[in-house]
Amino acid sequence: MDSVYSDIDSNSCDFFQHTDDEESRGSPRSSPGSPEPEQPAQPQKKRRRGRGRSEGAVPVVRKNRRVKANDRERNRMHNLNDALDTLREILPAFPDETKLTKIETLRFAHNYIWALSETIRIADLQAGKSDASLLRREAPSPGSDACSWSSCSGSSDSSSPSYCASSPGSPAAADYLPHDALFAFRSFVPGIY
DNA sequence: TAGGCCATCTGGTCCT
DNA sequence: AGGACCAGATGGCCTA
Repeated sequence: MDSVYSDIDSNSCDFFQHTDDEESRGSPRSSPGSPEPEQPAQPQKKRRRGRGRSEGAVPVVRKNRRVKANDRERNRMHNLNDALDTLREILPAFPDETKLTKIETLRFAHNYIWALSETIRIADLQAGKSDASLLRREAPSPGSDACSWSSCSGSSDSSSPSYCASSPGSPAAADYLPHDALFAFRSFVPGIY
């Protein structure tokens, strides 16, 4: 009655040991595309996971297909986690900081991008101001400053990234000075919810 | 011990 | 037909 797949993953890597700090970086996870070698399942713990819905007689063909699908799905999720880890690596990190969870990583990245964008925008505005007289003389177009920013976002005001205004984690633009925006990321981490 | 996070299994749906 | 993607379910680990 237990699922026929009960111990399919009993030979998967020891992610349980690494869930917190090295779930993918240092884990001996199998390379994508290559199924884990048929090493004897760790006898210490029952690794059964999943619903185990399948019961009774399952056609061998169907079972094989399911096993292959499970393997692909596992690899897919591993790739997803690898991408998440890559994202974690490029985000500002602090020593002794516990690893960000998945949702925290995504939200932090969101805020990080937003703050960088704000930094660029404000810097462009300031540069535009200082060159205003020059620009006016040489380029009569009033919107010529920071044109690169506005063109890429499709909107020229500070709320152009819609996720800025709508995101509960994004601070108000007025709270930021260009030079301390990066340091303000730190405060995003606890407040990313 | 409860709750959060996570990995995995599974079946459904869509796409090639 | 088979693979990719998705969401729900399940159970293990960890921490407050």
